[in-house]
Amino acid sequence: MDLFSFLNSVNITSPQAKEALEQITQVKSYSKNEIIQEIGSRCKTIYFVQEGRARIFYYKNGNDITEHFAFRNDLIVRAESLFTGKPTSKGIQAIEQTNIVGINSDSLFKLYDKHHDIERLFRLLFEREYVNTVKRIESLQFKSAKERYVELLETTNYVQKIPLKHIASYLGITQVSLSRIRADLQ
Amino acid sequence: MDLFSFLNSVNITSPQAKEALEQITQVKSYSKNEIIQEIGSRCKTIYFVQEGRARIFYYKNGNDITEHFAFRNDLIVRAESLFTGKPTSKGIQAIEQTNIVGINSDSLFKLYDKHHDIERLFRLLFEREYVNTVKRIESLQFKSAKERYVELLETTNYVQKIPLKHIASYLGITQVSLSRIRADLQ
DNA sequence: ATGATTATTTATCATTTGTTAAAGGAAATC
DNA sequence: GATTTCCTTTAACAAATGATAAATAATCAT
Repeated sequence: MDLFSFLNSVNITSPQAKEALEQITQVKSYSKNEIIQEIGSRCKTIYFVQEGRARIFYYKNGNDITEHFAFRNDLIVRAESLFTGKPTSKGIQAIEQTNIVGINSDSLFKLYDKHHDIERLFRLLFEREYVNTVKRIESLQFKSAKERYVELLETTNYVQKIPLKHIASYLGITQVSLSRIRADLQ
Repeated sequence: MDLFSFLNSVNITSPQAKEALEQITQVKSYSKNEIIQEIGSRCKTIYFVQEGRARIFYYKNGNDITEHFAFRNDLIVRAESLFTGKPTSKGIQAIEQTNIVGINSDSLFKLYDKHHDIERLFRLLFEREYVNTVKRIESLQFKSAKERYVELLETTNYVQKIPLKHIASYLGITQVSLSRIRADLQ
């Protein structure tokens, strides 16, 4: 389910809450490869991708690793920072020209006190993210690289045009390995 | 931080809320290897381990795979069912004699409407679980089996006495492989 | 369009992990 | 405490993936 269908289906935010939410919301455009959030920063913004593609990434032994992809209508946050207040060694980058909605988290968390329905809305949103993360573990824990790649292709329509190296590191393998797997699948 | 320090540090539940929570809470004892929640069931209970060790597990190609460990003071739920209402192919099992607190989730979710502070408490608890899950992905995605094993030993005091096969599958490797890694580490 | 840069494939060899089987240890049951 | 069952280690070989390098292919900037 995409974000907007979800918002409609939960349908719990009052007009006042919607108004308050809008006031802490910003839409921004990022060009291809532009950094949305720097590595080492604290996550103080909750993003929703309107159009385009973005990723969470970090460096391990000098290698650029994609931890997460976000496509149209996806939520994207660096949870390990947002929910702890600590800085994170991960960043967010636009993969291509991307329009993104940003909500300031400090302001949002303050709204939680006034608007129970906003707290509930975001609780439900993050519960969905949590479930997605659990499913990702299932995949990484005992599926082969080939299985993981096929699964990604099947569950995601947005993988086209994403550089192979990003897909490879997302799957936990090298790009050479992924290239081999693709050749194998022909 | 363990559960009880956390509960004290957030300190947001009113006496009425605590009273209401207690009424939907049950303490149970399970013997070694006893099934706490059957594979295929829906997750309708949120558990906290008081004493002992438990695990979430499932079968893949006939192999018993441990997806998650829970020790003293840990929360344990099958998120992919609790937050979707769907049945899950995972179960929960006591690894040894274990005392566990269970909270009925249907009742809990109803309490959310009456007691904002209960909803908040559990939102915060599950946010912490979500963060743990994200960290687990980092580990599975690009660390070697040996790194993952050393990390597990370093971050967890409760791994002793857990059968090697459970630890191995948790790390995403075979028990033979883990045995090799242990020999290597001597 | 052209040249420069970046992305992808292919090949070779090294390393890690899986598979199977067997043996040795530890623990539970009677 | 003997026996059975379960757990852990070791060994030998197979398969998957990593590392490095080189060759194509695609894209970008001027």
